[in-house]
Amino acid sequence: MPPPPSRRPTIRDVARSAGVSVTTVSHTFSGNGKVAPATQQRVRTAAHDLGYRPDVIAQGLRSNRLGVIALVARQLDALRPELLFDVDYFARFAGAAAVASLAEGLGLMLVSDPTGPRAAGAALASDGFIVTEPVVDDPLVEMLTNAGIPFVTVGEIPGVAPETSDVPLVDIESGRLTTLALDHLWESGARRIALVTGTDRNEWNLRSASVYQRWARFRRMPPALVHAPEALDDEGGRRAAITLLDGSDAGGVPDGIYALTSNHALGILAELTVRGLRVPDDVRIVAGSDAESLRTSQTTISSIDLRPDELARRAVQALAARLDDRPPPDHGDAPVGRLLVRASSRPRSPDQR
Amino acid sequence: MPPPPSRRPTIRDVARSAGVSVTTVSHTFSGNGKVAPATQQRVRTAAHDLGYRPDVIAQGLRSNRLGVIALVARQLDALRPELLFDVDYFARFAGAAAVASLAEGLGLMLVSDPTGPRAAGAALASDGFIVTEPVVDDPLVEMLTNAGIPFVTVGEIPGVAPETSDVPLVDIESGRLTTLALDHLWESGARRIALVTGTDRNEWNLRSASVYQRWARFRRMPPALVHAPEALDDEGGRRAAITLLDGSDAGGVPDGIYALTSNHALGILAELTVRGLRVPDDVRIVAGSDAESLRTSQTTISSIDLRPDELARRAVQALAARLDDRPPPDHGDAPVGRLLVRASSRPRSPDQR
DNA sequence: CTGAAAGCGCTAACAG
DNA sequence: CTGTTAGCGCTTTCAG
Repeated sequence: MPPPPSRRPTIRDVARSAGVSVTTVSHTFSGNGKVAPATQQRVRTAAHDLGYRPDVIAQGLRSNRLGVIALVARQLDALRPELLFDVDYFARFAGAAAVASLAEGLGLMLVSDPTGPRAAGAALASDGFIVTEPVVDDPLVEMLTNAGIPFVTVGEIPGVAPETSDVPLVDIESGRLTTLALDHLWESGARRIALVTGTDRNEWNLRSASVYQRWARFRRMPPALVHAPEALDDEGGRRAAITLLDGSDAGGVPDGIYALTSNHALGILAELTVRGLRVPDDVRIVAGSDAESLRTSQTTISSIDLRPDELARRAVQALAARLDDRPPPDHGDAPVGRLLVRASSRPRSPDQR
Repeated sequence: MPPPPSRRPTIRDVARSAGVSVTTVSHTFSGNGKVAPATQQRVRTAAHDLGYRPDVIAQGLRSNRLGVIALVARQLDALRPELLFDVDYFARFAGAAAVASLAEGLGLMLVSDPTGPRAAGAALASDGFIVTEPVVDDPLVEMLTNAGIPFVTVGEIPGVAPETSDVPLVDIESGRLTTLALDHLWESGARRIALVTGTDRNEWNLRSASVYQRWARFRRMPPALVHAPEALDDEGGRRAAITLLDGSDAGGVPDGIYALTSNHALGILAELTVRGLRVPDDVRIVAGSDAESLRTSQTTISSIDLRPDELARRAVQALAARLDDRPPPDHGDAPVGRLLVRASSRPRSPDQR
């Protein structure tokens, strides 16, 4: 048996080897036309013997679809890629998205900023995009809309009512989760609850803040609201804590803090500890995003687990459906995110800590 | 101005609009042939006006290259993608790889298991692969080798001498780093140092174990070696600790533990704490992989920072070079991984802890 | 049921 | 310097 030519076998090689036309080969693989079972068998054997695999690129050229979707990782800063904040959220989301994509027969591309000038061609070749946490006037959203590229968002596009837009949306439930966290803090005994958000203008930050304001009014509690850049990590949390503790503008030191970013929560805990404040006895803390580090910190920190894995799965499925012009999957309205109570907000439980 | 046809403009549209041939357009964009500057300008303007962007797929068809490389995330288990272990390592590696890829004009695809039967076509369409931590008789390595697909590994292929193979390798320096960790434990006062590895049969686990054996012999220290599955996370660490503390086979309880997986280290710390052993006074701990959670645990844990960001960058560059038939980049032999000393192995320092 | 042939958008000889 | 043209591997009418 002569060594096959080094180039990979094409559909023609298979056709020749099976004594049929390329059409027949194409049809047996795509299941499109009608091919006699016997012929199919011959084709498959020939293909197998030759080690033939349809060329995805050529298919893509015909169909204008590559079978790849892109996940935009906002946190990826080209200058300091080692400083991914909210590592857990990102990793879990990306991991689950990759697996879910595979299940849909799609590849998952990781992309930082496709709007930038250096946007690699490949980045744009994707069939669709998953945009997590779009921000106000998001240039990426604008670009995708203009280019007519299908995309789904995780979290609403701020300022765009979901009913208005036909962009599929995976709901992160900022409203419900904020209330959940605040109610929990209240029940665990806090009466002056402060909110620490990030500075990105996405739904998570914005809606949490507005729900918090309303909630505070309802509870007749003077609101204490601090913003710290996500990228500052625990240092941002430390600063927020300092602001809250020193600037006693809201009439007194808070005895409960809801910090949206996990690393902010860690920084807050650190600052409180330094000042000799006890958690949860003096101040209760809840983080708005779960992370491994919250499970293992000196005092373990309660958090909202956004369930990035589930969000990712839904996003992929919604996008895949949109790409195939299928109706969007119905995930029912079972809530996704949940509260994880840990030591930082547990009323009193002698066995803990 | 009539609305442009809804299909995206092709190179021919540009050619027509600029009054030149398609070749000229192609050349001005690829910079391949020679085109008069004036013509170039006309072409560019026309292209810009039409909103033309070269079609990556068509380019790929011609060149047999898509401009996409794949990162195989071994930890992605389709059944439980939310259980990524070593989240930090993965996230940092993937993030840095995505950014580095972009800098090389490549997209980065996340892929779980391309050898499986369900392997989506797109997963295989990548121009090359980055395989982290290949294992003994790795089916993926075999598959890529057979298919003639270029790849680089991060960490040696166990059982294959790097000189023998022409697969580009990014060295994780397991040997040096193991010695570094063990020497550090020794210097911080430990005299019975145990090693806890994972169970994957990759270079990191295997080489660390063998270097440890040699090191123990050299120090005339009875070796105590325990293996725990990576996927068990902190529970694996807890079990390893139990084994080490109860099964006093090696003559006595260890006073120093080097645990390769960060979550194992956390579990070990937890178990030691439960038993009333003080860290670092009674037992010193070093983790073989850094993570945010080690920085914020009850007692902060020293670790080997593998510098996943740097490893990823090198892997991408090596692969990109290989794809272009360029010589592999020379990263010199400056060491990459480093030791981060934290409370869990700090001799005595009243300000810490 | 099967085959011939026309492209998908682009590049690269090869001629002018 | 610029244009003509022949494909890359595949799908898809449209005829047999």
